[in-house]
Amino acid sequence: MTYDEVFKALADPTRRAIFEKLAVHGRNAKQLREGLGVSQPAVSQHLAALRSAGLVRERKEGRFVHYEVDPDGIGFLGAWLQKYRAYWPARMDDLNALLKDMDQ
Amino acid sequence: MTYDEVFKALADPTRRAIFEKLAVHGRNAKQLREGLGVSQPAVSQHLAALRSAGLVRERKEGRFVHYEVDPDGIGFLGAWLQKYRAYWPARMDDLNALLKDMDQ
DNA sequence: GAATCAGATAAGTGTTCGCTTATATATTTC
DNA sequence: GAAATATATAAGCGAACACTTATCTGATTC
Repeated sequence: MTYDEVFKALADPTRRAIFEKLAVHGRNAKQLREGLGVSQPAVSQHLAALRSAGLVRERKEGRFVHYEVDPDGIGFLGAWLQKYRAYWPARMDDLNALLKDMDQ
Repeated sequence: MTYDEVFKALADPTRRAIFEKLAVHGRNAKQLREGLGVSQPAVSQHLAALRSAGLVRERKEGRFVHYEVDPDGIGFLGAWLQKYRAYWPARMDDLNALLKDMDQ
């Protein structure tokens, strides 16, 4: 778990999609593949990257491997972000305005 | 400003170093270069990436360009992280314990 | 206005990345 | 125990990345 690994892992859109799927609820790699549009080995490689970054953890279930979000990873990312808390939009309104602007 | 750009920008250690320097206080590109161990064009290219991601903003000052952290960028990243708030270490103790573990 | 300085852009290069197909390793099922 | 299934690993390939040197643009200084 390093910042390099965490940011690099999240820098790829397919990997973010995998992470976001797992955040809804854990699944095995087979189920995860649905709708991603990449091969089985690609999913396996992405999962290895997310796992190595500490963003995802796995549990063997017989022939399957159940994957789920690892709180340590986002906690780690959160800790990084905390360092720049001084720069967070002061009021939530600012953040909302920012996000709204981007929708256009 | 996209998640792709933001995460990709922060995935590079030199770029993170630049960002972290600017978070202490804004500077121009010349001052920024000190201690980074890369060429002037490299710094310029990194700044362009950070700027395009919305993490850094610039202000022309005659011959110099003053760079500083753009709150929009970290606000944007913060918004992403918020989506996974459910997974944050429940108590701050957990986060502290995690960070302490990593120091070893 | 010529020389200097800050910074950006262009072009080239080795390395890393994300993907693929092919194959290996377990585990389950018949 | 042979066939099938879930996942991991190996090898190879084109695209993207981070860097370099060389050059350009614009502002300042003498």
